[in-house]
Amino acid sequence: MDVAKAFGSVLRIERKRAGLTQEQLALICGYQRNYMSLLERGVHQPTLKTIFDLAGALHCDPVDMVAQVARMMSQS
Amino acid sequence: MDVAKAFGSVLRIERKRAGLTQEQLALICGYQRNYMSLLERGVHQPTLKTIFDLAGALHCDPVDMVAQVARMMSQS
DNA sequence: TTGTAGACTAACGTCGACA
DNA sequence: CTGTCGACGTTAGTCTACA
Repeated sequence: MDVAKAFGSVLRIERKRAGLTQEQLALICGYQRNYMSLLERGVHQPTLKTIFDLAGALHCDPVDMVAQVARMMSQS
Repeated sequence: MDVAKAFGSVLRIERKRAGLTQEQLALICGYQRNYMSLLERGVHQPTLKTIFDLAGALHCDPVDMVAQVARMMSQS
């Protein structure tokens, strides 16, 4: 499994868990709504700073998000 | 503390722990030696894929590296 | 051995618009 | 609400070379 696609899946899961739309999440963490779509579909690779920003907006641990990505990649 | 600088410190620590030079690390993970220098000094921001590549080359857990970054940022 | 420099290509991330 | 498109500025990452 690709790193970007794994992160996209994790991001989507965490966003839904937070009960937010892409637009709301984008507003909170100061990114474009468009870009949230690109990330969730694994089109773009996030930088480390982006990961921390997103996790902060989602009130979840960036370390845990990366752990989910690692788990997802070791599976398929 | 800046995200990039925190990651740079962690990278340097883990590289020394592995007993590698910047050049050796660069060779293993397929990046430029020059770029290792930029990362360690916090000049450049790594992408998620880069983090996994570096961790793989250093035989350490990418999740643990991010955890160290998070710890480092919460301190100063 | 590492830092730095410049010039370059590829990718990140913005912005407005439309299905 | 989300995907997509195009155009754009900024930064990630390459490559060569020198202190």
